[in-house]
Amino acid sequence: MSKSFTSLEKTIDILCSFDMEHQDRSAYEISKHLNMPLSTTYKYLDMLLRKGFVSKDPDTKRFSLGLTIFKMGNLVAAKMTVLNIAAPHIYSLSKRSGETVILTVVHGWEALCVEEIESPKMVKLTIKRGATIPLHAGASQKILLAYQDDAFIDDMIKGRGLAVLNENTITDPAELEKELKSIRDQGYAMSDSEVDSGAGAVAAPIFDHRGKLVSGLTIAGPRDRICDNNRQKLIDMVIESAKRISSDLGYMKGTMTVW
Amino acid sequence: MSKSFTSLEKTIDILCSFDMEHQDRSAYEISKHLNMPLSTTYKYLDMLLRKGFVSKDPDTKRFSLGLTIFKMGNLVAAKMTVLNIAAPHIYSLSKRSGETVILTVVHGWEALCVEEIESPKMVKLTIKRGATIPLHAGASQKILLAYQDDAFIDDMIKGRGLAVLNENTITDPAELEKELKSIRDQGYAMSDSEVDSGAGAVAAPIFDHRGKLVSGLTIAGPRDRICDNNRQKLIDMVIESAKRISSDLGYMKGTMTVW
DNA sequence: AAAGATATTCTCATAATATGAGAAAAAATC
DNA sequence: GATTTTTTCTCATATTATGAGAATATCTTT
Repeated sequence: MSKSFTSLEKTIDILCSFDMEHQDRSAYEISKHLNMPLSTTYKYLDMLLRKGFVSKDPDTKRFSLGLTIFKMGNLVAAKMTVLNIAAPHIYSLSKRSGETVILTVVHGWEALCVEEIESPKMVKLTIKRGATIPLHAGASQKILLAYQDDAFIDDMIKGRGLAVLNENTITDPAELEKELKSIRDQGYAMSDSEVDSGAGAVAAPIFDHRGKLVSGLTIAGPRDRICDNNRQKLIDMVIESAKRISSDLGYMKGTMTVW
Repeated sequence: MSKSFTSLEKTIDILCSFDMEHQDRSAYEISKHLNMPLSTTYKYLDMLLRKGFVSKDPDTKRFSLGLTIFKMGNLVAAKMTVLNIAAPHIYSLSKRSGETVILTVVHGWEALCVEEIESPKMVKLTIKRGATIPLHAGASQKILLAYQDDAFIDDMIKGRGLAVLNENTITDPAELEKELKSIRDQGYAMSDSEVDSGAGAVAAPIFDHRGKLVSGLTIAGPRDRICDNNRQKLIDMVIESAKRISSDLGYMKGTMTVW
């Protein structure tokens, strides 16, 4: 088995070496991080720079992701059906619940936040568009995992394990399996301090016209406001909104259709 | 001069072949568009697919840009200083003016919209984050061009020309030069149906701590509401907001500083 | 079901190009 | 002016990308 597409892979490695924690890096830093010869690293960076895939701060000489990627990212957003269709529903859910509302999709073995509307309250949960979280913890993540193939779930557990993210993170595969089954049975997911201490959330699934899960809709906030006797009301709300979005996406099951 | 980085260039070509008009493409289409052998095209697409740089619709078998790019795009947005600093000012300007407010930056030979807040009115100008427009037409574009090096402007005119985008587009280099000088003298730009018929706009420049132009701030809308006797008020507003943002970015000139 | 169209994968010999060490220049910093 | 850091350049060689075409799979239509 010979290597293939090494240069493409290197390019991708360079681009992927930028993340929330490393928003900019020097050429030297990248070269060390990927242990790639410095001269080679420069060649790649040059090319990427010319194409706008990375940019370079003239003061610090450090590189970061470029405007071409910003532009393309917006193109992805523009094309993302669920995002556009969900937008008005999310907005209304945010108003009615008064809490932060989050829309997530599966990306690799993680949940990716594709949209969020922050609660207007002073104490609230905040998450950024583009943030990613492992799929095994938190309502907005578990709701996505619950509707994946068994093979997917097995691979994920084998490949990445069930890391402890917080006090209540589920780390036992059997327990997770049970939890996911219960989510499917109920049609919604809940969490309490699984990712962040003091955070609570309720989430419901969004399906497309083929009945395939495309997204998770979540109401999240401080656990006191989510996990108290108010919870059932929030659950009803998030389920209803998710159903409407599914219906707008062409999902039929359980929808009153009038011809 | 031998070819270098052909594979990287091909990758970039593939990614760049997606735009607003071609949000998805089939492998065959891409192969024809770039005249690249089909088998080669598939190899690239495979790799890009595996890395999440493109995604593939299981129904139509067509490719589009993927979630990895979405995620990276959001990272660029998170890091973009001017965007974060300008956010509250833009919001307030939108409220006070009642019109659509746009933030643009230079990207290659184009203006790139990095943020926009739509007017709440029914008749309004709309532009999407990530949209690009040539630099020689429209207030939000000319304001950026006015503060570029002469060499940049010359290269652009030579390399790309001054295409007619609408009835009032400036297409004569000498006239453009005069217009840009007048923009610099006045400290703001105006436009009336240069890009879209019936659209008007006023724009002001935003400078960073080194005095370098980083962004253009624009109020845009139907020409009747922008280009009437109300215009001076809008100009004052947009200039004031732009100055505040510049000041927040560390720009000193012309700023009342109280120690 | 069969035929036709379309989409996708595979193989392999060869040409083409990516590679990286190290020297050296350029720029920033002390 | 000295020192550190950043950046560019060269070049011989091994490595890998290449693409035609055949084969297979998948979907569509009759």
